Amino acid sequence: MAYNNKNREEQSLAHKNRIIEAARRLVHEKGYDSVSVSDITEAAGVSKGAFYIHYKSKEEVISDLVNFVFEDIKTKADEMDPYEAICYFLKASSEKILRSGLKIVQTWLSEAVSGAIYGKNKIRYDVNVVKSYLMKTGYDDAQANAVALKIISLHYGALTSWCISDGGVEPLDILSDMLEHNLKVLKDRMKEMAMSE
Amino acid sequence: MAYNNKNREEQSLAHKNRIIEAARRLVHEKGYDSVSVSDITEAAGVSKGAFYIHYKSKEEVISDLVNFVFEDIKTKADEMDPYEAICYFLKASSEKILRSGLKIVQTWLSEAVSGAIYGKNKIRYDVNVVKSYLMKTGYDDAQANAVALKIISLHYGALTSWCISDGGVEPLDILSDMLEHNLKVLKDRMKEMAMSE
Amino acid sequence: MAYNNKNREEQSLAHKNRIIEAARRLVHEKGYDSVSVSDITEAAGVSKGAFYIHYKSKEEVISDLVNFVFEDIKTKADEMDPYEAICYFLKASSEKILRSGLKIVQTWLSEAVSGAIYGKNKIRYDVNVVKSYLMKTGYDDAQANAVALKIISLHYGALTSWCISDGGVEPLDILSDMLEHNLKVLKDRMKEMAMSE
Amino acid sequence: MAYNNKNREEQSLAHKNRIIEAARRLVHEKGYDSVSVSDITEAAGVSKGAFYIHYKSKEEVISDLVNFVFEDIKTKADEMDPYEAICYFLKASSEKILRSGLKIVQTWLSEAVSGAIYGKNKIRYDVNVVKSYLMKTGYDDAQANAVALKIISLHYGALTSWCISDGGVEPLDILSDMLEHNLKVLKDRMKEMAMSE
DNA sequence: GATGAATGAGCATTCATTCAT
DNA sequence: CATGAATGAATGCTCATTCAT
Repeated sequence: MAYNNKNREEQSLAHKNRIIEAARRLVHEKGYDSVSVSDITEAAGVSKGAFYIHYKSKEEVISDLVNFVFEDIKTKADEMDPYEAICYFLKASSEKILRSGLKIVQTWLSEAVSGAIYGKNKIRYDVNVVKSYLMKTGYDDAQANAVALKIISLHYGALTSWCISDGGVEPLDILSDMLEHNLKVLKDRMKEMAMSE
Repeated sequence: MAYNNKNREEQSLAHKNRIIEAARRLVHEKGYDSVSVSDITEAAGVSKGAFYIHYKSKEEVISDLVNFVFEDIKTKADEMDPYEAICYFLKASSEKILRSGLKIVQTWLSEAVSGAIYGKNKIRYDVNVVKSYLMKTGYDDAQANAVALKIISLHYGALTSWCISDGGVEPLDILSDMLEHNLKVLKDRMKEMAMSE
Repeated sequence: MAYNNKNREEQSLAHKNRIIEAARRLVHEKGYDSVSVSDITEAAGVSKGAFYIHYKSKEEVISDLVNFVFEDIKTKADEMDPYEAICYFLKASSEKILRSGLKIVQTWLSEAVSGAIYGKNKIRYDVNVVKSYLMKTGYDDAQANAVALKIISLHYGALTSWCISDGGVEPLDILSDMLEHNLKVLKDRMKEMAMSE
Repeated sequence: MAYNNKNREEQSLAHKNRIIEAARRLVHEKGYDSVSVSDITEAAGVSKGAFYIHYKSKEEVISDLVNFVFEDIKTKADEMDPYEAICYFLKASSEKILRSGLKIVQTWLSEAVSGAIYGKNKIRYDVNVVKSYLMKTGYDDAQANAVALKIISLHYGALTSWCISDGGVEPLDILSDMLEHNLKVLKDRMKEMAMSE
């Protein structure tokens, strides 16, 4: 019985993976708006109905797509000390983003910038992650929130710059400039804050 | 007959202006994808057929839109020396954009980031403007293009940071930090380039 | 030119008529819920898009269907004296309803009963028509409204009875019983009111 | 083994009851068409497959629904003499319906009027109940059917009148007028029929 | 008996573009 | 040049029913 359930779950998961993999590839190739649910289900080799078993809407698949890309970074960062954690979180995120393909990042940043539901949640999540590291160093809630928001904003700004340049510029070049600048700001502020305590 | 022709031409031009003005307003309010040709023609008070007399497609109206909105800034910048021109162009553009309000900027950046048609054209336009100033200082085409793309990318990154923080952070604070940083980079590179010539 | 416009208008009207005629027939045969927009446009021999030129939604076509059935009754009733007008309005409406087919009446009554947008408006219209006749006989606004609402309610009740019986009973048999009863009530009240003046 | 079977049977019955109770509530709240099999099984806390073990189709659950809701009224009425039984059945049904509140009555009448599956079954049920009482007084099948259909039609007409007036008129006022009228007709016909025998 | 993932035809509606007038 | 009715493929999404487990 347990065995049977496992098979069923495995098959279901396989379908879900085929859907998200097809979505990833298609969004990567054409961008979110130009990919229809039919495109995805055809590419995944499942029925249209199956899509809506695994995802409530077309929008939701993007959300999963991003979790899929960023999910394990926080886990690793959690084991580091706060400053390292923030650096790692920003750099590892950036690297993952760079590896996951321009079109997906565009789609996702576009949502973040426009304040669309998913983007908003992702940013809130990111801010909370950084905030949690900052609070370990003694910031109070309001301070940590303000600093985290600034760090994340700058970080997304850097991603945008890379996104905008659309392949015409070496991504890591712009990105490292920007990150270096951001992290220096962070480091200074952290020291400053630490001293004033 | 000549009289009639003049009336015809005037009316035709009036139609074209009404179309692009309506397109500008609607795209800024709702984003390119959410604006239909019907929306534009209804707002402009012309027939759908008239739209296709003046523009071959919905996409084509966008190229015109960018010129229509930012051309006066370029005209002023054109009279300055290259470095001044770039600074003025970036600052005046930013101000024009910021004056439109957060909602519109979000819509518009979202498009720029996603590589959607309107955003793409705006960036191409911006890069070309900056590139033209750089080439006045002796850069060759490829160099000018690369530097211009970097400047514009950083500039859009700053806008994104402001956008992302969504009121939780003083907008001009982030923006000026970022612009200062960007422009210093530009200034250094310009000097550097000037020296190596 | 006027000639050409006429031709265009005629053609457009012909399409609209083909659509409503197809809708009438199909709703008559299968009921509103079982008829899709595709069914209608296929039967009418027009494109799906054409449907939405003439009607904002599937619901709207039902509204037109009923206007189509009842439109000219009020015009005739307006030329009669109040009591005659009410009798004529109720009887002529009933007769038109009987002639227009059970399924359509079912669909339409169903809307009236459920308080759906269209039904409510139709009832409000009916009440106002009867009220206007009653006010000619000296009722004040509140009285006329209450009496009109009662008359129309009873009238719709009679229609429902016919509808419910679903062809298993001679429609005019039930209807005339009911109407007789309703009109006696009305006649008495009118006399009563006339006396108390 | 017998024990296990009992448990199985009990669970099966419990499932069936949970399904029909959920169906009753949902259909009364939203109407048959707006309730999906998923809605029912979710509300009942059973699987979709379980639904199709107990009912061959979504339509089939409706027949059961009518019995489920009104069967206790019929049981009581069965012990009365025919005329009393009919009066009691109509009044008790009306009261049960009116107690559910205007919104539900609208939904439910709307279905009855439109000939939708639930309404159709309810009317068929009502007609058969009244018919069975009439046949006790000596009507033959065809006569009883015709009279029962008329009684039920008038009865539903009264409900509709109340529904239509939507609070602008005292509900029980219209209702009692109508019921009195209907029942007088019935009483007369019954006497008439009784005499001619 | 029970499960719930899977199916796929079906739905109402939109929209860029064309073309007869 | 101008009109706007017409097109029809495409969209995101629903849902009664089936069936392998």
